[in-house]
Amino acid sequence: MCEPVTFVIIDDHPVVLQGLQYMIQGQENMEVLACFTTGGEALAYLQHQEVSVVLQDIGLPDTSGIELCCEIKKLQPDVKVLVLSNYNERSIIFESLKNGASGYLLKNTAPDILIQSIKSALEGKLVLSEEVQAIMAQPAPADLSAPPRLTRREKEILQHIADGCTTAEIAEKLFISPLTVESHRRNLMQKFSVSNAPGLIRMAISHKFVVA
Amino acid sequence: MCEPVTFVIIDDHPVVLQGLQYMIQGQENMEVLACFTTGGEALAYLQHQEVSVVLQDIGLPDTSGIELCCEIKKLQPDVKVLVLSNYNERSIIFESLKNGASGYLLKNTAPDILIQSIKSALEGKLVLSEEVQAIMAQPAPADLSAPPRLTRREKEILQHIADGCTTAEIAEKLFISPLTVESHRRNLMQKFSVSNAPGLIRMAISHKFVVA
DNA sequence: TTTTTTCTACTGGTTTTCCAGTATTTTATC
DNA sequence: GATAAAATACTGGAAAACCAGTAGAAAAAA
Repeated sequence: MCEPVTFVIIDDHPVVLQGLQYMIQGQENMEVLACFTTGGEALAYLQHQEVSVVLQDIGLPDTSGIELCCEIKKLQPDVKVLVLSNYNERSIIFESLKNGASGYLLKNTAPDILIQSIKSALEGKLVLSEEVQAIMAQPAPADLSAPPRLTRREKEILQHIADGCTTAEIAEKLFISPLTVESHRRNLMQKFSVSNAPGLIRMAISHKFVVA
Repeated sequence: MCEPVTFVIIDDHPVVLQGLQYMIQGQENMEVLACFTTGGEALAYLQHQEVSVVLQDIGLPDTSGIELCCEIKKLQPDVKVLVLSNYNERSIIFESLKNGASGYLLKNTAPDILIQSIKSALEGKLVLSEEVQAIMAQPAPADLSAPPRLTRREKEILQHIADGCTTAEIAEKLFISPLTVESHRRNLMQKFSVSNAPGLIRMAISHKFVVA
């Protein structure tokens, strides 16, 4: 008889925690050592306890799940980290994998698929659910172009443009010449590769520089 | 001994389903009759089976959870529908309650609170978790101003403006006079109470007329 | 069918943005 | 202290957007 596969589960939804625990406990040779609702607690635990697999959420209350994943792999390089998340954003999936996750599954994954995925991950495979694969294969325009690096002043002016201010109004608010504002405005459009303000605002929002 | 409180649970995440079932089954005098991952199946079941409480998600694959809630209350007006969701958007919370939900809880709710909430709902109370109450009490600017009613043509033109097209370009694409496009553009700005295109786009995105 | 809404299109004029290029000062960074 | 990056400011001209008001035709709703 071989050693059991040991688990730590991290998710801020107690219901999900309970569901996963129940599901894994029902499997032969698998054992849930501990469950946590915050990344901090989990990290503390993992400092002096080796495990085979970590199942973790992305939307944690304290740490970002992506950073957590990175920290876990630093502590225990051989552990398999499987991200189980509701987020279907491309950028988040990529960041997770970049930081050492062995797989990314959405929370609507069926139990049998989930168990199968865990086994695959233990064999060293990269586990991605079909839906996740589809998302990765279908990049949105904003994903392809890296967000331009904006200076502090540019961000400030961008925000004002989004608020519907004219060049003159912005100049007055910031105590600078309208001509200066125009220069910034022009640089912004160039950086975003657009030719007018509406396009600029759309891009700014899609790149999260301003909130809608 | 009184009759048990009967449950139907609807959630497209099998893990959540399992967790909730386990949690409720552990309570005295509570019984889960059935679980579903789609709204359609659940409605079919509820057509010939009375229950005390429905626990349901909002982000269902087939129906919108909000409509589902409405349908359920039509079938069984006395049933208590508790929405258990990840969405923390004001509009969704309001729509849920408007359509007959007896409560709205976020999925990170602790098990004991959840059980307590179910009991409160059964007593006829409106159950809102603290976080949900906070969201409802703190309206975003876009929530306060009702989204203007746009005509089909206006939406079309709005989309093109967001794409960075000029009036002339839009006119060419839609085979209409640039002057007509300008009229629409002006009406759009008036409807959104903004004075230029950047502001228009920002509002359009915040009101979900165009995607960022 | 009548009424209302939407889509269309115009006049004529003002304001703002957009383009291309340059240049000085200030602030970081090495 | 040297170098680079950012913020400031300008000229001058073209293009586009914005404002206010009007109005006929088509489509939808009553």
